[in-house]
Parts: sequence; structure tokens; C-alpha cells
Amino acid sequence: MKIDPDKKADLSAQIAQAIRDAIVSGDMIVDERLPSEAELADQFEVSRPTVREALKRLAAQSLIRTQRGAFGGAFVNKLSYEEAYGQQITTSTLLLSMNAVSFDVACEARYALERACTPLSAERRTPDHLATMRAEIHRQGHPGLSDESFCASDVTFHRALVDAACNPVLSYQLAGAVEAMQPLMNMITFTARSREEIVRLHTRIADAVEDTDAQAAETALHELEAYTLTLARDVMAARQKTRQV
Amino acid sequence: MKIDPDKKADLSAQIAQAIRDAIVSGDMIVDERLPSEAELADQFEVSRPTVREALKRLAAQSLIRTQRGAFGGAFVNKLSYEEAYGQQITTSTLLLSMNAVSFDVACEARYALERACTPLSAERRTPDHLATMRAEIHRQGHPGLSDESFCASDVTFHRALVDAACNPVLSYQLAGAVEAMQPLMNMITFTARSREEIVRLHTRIADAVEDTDAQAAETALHELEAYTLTLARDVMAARQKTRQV
DNA sequence: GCTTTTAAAATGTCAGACATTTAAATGTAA
DNA sequence: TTACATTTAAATGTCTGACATTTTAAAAGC
Repeated sequence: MKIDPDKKADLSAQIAQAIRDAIVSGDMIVDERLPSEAELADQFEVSRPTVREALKRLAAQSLIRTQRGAFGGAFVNKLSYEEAYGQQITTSTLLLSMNAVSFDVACEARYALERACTPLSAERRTPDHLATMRAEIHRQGHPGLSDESFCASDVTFHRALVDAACNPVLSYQLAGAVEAMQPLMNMITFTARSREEIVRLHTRIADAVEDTDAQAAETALHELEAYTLTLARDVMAARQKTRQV
Repeated sequence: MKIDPDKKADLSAQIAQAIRDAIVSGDMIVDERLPSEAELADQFEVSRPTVREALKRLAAQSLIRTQRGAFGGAFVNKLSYEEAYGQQITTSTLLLSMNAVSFDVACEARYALERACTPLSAERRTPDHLATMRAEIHRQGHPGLSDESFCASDVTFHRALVDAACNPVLSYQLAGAVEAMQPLMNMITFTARSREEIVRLHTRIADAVEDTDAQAAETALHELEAYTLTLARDVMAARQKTRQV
């Protein structure tokens, strides 16, 4: 980990990479303390600010945490599911917003992944998961709900569906897919009519999961995907029309 | 974006968050140039090193890129699929290695997600995708292949299967799941017998995809998941035995 | 023996300087 | 006029040294 050849990249980037490699490869284990900034500066033969920039890079990826005071320092951080969720969502959201990903492609990916969970969800759902889904369905039927709140409730519903698979790795992977869609979903104006239809489909999904009927749940998800697509296309068409006028 | 109240967090973290918010919210668009470090230091009323630490945090997340020289500076970076892949894989790998995720759970998640792609892959696979899959199958049959190379080839095969869905968002989401499994897979010693079985299943998958038979592909993937699990359990059992002696 | 004080070690922040890189502006010659 | 070389300015990258703040452990005092 000591070496640091004179590449073209920034020193702080090289140092960050060297430490990152040591962590990822397992040379440094969770909660192990890194040398102090001064010692690292000596080892890599750079100044302390340079070392600090490297450490901040690692902190941004939740690879290390720092603690002030005597016997403080930088420690290898145990990446929690929550932190991983967060990074996953940030990355996915940016990827979608910056790459002009079409609604269709994003939608297809999201529902395909979600359907991957349904067999497990139907098998393992607890009363808790079902209760969350029912509660969100109920909320979605409330007429005074804003479009934003409706979308947020939608996300909660689908996350409950995913969490019902009782596989944290799956939940982590899906978090990005579901949450990253929210900005795109927020562009849709949900009429009373369309909300009714969505609530109907959500109810079918919840029923199917409660009955441990994976096939029915998948079918309902397919229909929900198709319906979401038609809604999005209507919005796009209306927008196009407005622009032409 | 200017404000920066006296919270408890580090100044560099606060500044990074403020800029991050501006980017994610769309206040700053791709390729827009941030103020120079000196100007940012003025705006936030901190020193230049503090600003630099904040910028390095953002650079670590690929949110900005920096360019030296006149008319250089920090620019909002367009997050490419490649960069997103990379971060996804790093995060997933760490999450698995640091959280004592059981092989079973990770394996279940991976194959569940992969099965989500198969209907699309069977429908849209190009000759290119099929050729990659066949080539990797052929390589896997070579007796001189090391276990590491065998695993690497396995990853390439499965990525081709995923890419065949022709949905970049899906590919991005799956990259983490497939690659993050590699360290776990590398723990398995593949006997000639087990390689033969895996090659057989891979061939069945490729055949099914070529025949646009999604159902057969899913079934083969199910069997591959089950077989992978038995292999892993054998390894664990053998390890347990060795330890007891 | 318990509490308080003190000291030390580490990160967080600042100021100023210099090095390096890069592209535009300028100048010069064909 | 155009092509090429030179200069210059703006920005990031890096270094040095210092001080502030936080936190813990050890020392001092009762």
C-alpha cells in the first residue's frame, strides 16, 4: 500500500486509490484505524493537506469515518445498508437525470426488477409488510392528496413489496431502481381517474401477495407497468401539443 | 446554495452537501462551471483548503470533474454508465464483504435479478450477445483454466446475458449484483465435475436465449442457482471439517 | 478511592506562497 | 494574411507552518 509511482493523476487521487484498494482487498478490516494524517503524509511523502483531500474522497464514499481528539483518527467504516441505499439512490437518480434515459427504458427496468422480487415476496411477506401496503393504498385513495404525496406513497408501497422478499441484498439493489424513478413519476399529473386505476392495481397486487399467489402479482405488475407507460405517453403528448400551440 | 449555518458537521461536508444539492436539484446543469476555488472560499467564507476538501468529496462521487489551467476549474460532470457501474460495483462489493451477508442471500438476490432480465434477453438478444456467451462457454470448458479465470469468465457470460436485454438501466443495476458476487464465488474450488455441470447449464441458457425461449432460460437459471448453492455448501462443509480436525 | 485538572494527540481550519498546467492573446516571420 | 512561436494570465495542485478544537488518558489534588 505504500508505493505511489509518479503517475499523471493527482496525488490525492492516487493515495485515495491505494487506501481504497487496501480496504476493498481486505488488507484493512472494519474499525481498523488508519495511520494519522501526519504519518500518512510521511509514508506517501506528501503534505498533510494532500493526505486530507485523499481521506475526504474516501469519506464521501463512506469507506472511512473520522473522529477527532486524542486516539481519534480515520477508521475503516462498516458500510451499512442504509449508507449503501443512500449512495445507490443518489447515483441512480443522477444517472437517469443526466443521461436522458427515456421513461420507457427506466420504467421497463424498474418493473422487471420488481417482478424478480414478487415470487419471494408472495412466499415470505409478513403481516407487517401487508399492513404497510394496505395503509399506503388507503392513503392513495384520499382525494386531497397532492401529486407529490401520491408519488411518495407509491414509492413506499413498492418498497414494502420489495422488502417483503426478506432479502436485504435485494432490497438494497431495488432501492435505487424504485426511488430513482420518482422524479420521472413526479412529472405525471395523476387525475382522479388514473389514481383510481392505480389503487385498483395496487390492491390486486396486495391481494395476490397476501394469497401467496406470485403469478397473479406478476400479472398485476405487468398491467401496472403498461398503465404507467400510457399515462406517461399521455403527458408527453399533451406537452407536445402545448408546445405546438 | 450560498447559506451555510453553523451546524456541527465539518465545513467541507456542509459545503459539499450544498453543492451536491444544487446539482441534484438541477440548479446546476451538466458541464456548467462552478466558481473557482477562491470564489467559493469567498462565498462560503472559508479558506481554500476547506473548499478543496469539499470538491474532492464531490469528485469522489463523480459529481464533478476538475480541469487545470486557464479557463479550467470544476465542472458538473455527466455521470456516465461506466462511472455509475464502477461505483455500483464498489459499493455492492463492500456491502457484501463487510456485512457478513450469507452466500445464500446474495446468491438468491443475484439470480432473482438475473431472471428478471431473461424475458427481455430472450426477446432482444443480438448475434453479438450470443457470440459472447458461446465464446465464454467454450473458454470455461478448457481444462487448464484457473479458478479465478473461470469465475471471471462466468461474470462475462452473465453480463452478456444481462446486456442482451438491451436496457442500459437494467445492465447498470445488474452490474453490481453480478460482479459483487465474484469474491464470494472465488472462494469456491471448481472441480472438473462441477465445471462440466456449469458449462452444461450455461449451454442450456444460451440455447434457450437463442431460441427466444424465456421460460427455458429461467428454468435453467433456477437450476444453476440451486447447483451453485450446493457447491457453496460443500465448500463450507469441507472447511468446517478441516477446522474440527 | 474518587474527582478534577492537565496534557497530549489527533483532526479541523486558516493564511500565504509557489509550482504546474492550459488556453487565449500577442507578436513575428514567411 | 496566415502560420507558428511566445508570452501571459487564470486556475488547479501542492507545500509549509500555524492555530483552534475536540477528546481521551494520565496526573494531580482532595
